[in-house]
Amino acid sequence: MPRVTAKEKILDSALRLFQQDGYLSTSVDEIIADAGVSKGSFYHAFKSKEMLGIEAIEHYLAHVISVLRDGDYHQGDDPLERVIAYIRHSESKADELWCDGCMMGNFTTDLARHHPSVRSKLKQLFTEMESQLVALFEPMVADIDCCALNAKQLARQYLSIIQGAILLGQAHKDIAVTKDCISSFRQLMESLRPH
Amino acid sequence: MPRVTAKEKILDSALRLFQQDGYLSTSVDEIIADAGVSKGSFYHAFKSKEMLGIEAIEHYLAHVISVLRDGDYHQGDDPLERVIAYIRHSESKADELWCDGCMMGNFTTDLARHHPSVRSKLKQLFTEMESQLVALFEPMVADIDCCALNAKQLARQYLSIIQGAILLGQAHKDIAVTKDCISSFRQLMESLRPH
DNA sequence: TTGACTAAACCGACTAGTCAGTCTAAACTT
DNA sequence: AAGTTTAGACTGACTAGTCGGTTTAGTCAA
Repeated sequence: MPRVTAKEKILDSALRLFQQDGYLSTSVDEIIADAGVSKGSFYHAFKSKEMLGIEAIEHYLAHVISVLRDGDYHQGDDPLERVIAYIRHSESKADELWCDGCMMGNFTTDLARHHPSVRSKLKQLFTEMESQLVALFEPMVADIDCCALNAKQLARQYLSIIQGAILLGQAHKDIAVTKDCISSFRQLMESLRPH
Repeated sequence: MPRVTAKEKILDSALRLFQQDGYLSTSVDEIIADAGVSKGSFYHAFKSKEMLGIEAIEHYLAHVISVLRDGDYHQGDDPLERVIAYIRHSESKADELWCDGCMMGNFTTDLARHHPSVRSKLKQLFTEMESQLVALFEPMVADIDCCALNAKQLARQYLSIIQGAILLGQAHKDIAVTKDCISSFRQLMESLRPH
């Protein structure tokens, strides 16, 4: 068994190419050329391009989550300040994570319609992401009495802002647009500070 | 000249098919079959599929704007109440407009990368949409002193929420998710009411 | 006559997916 | 230790079909 299996090389290339060009615009031939493996290896490692897509999106989200988790916003005592620090951390990682768009959003547009199993996986992963955000917002909502939304609403709102912000950034070809949108939401949270 | 030109029939079919299946998953052959015109007519009326895409997205946005404008939220005296009524109106039109996603967002994901001219058009149309929203939020911001964001930030924030909300709705295959996101933003605005 | 249009053949490039067969390394037998 | 078997990683030519776009020959109404 080689040190790096064909499957690992394929996944590695696929993550990069899917992120760069999207699922529909990336052919299996491109992937195997980039990975330096044969067509046969591909279909030995994956049942279909669709199954590779599902594995890729799982890896992608795991990576995003790990990057977003590696901030120093955990220590703060104040739940609101922790939320603000988390958003600020997301802003600072935007270039690295989303300058070529978000694979979750792109896959939703590319595949949700005609590939039910991928759509189902995307729903699951978005729900997972949402749960993590609920855990972030929950203490804040409990701490602040005048907040208009509950934790679940805030989590979903933030998720949709992130996705919308990335999309607008793509349309403008300017990651600053993405960061501005996220920053505005942070300002909204900051306005909840007691004064 | 026939009463309905081939070009009109093509645009009509393209709008429906692009909205349903996306740009990349809709072939020229499908479009001409649906429109009941020949391939020759297609390339007589449009220089390329890409040019059809650009015309289609212009028509789409014009349609969305006209639907969103046809509300009765214009009369109100209070700028904030006008904003709230506008958002409520958008919510009520969500099924009709966005149950199959938003063509602006889908085109951004499908084409922004590899079709610079389409991307440029999308940027222009998003900017146009943003300007209209600025005009909506401007009086509200002037009226309320404690708002954390200026009109441009609010407009962009709302735009990104709409796009993100539609995307999440697609992933969940549930337009209610889309409406919930928009509704949450409305609640945020409602919390700005003086009390 | 002109311009919108039809019908269908055609093009080369590209698509996802298949298949018979090769190679290697470990397991088993003698 | 030497020879045999076997699993599965891997190969790359191949299939059948689709893609956007072109071309040709001809229709039809104003």
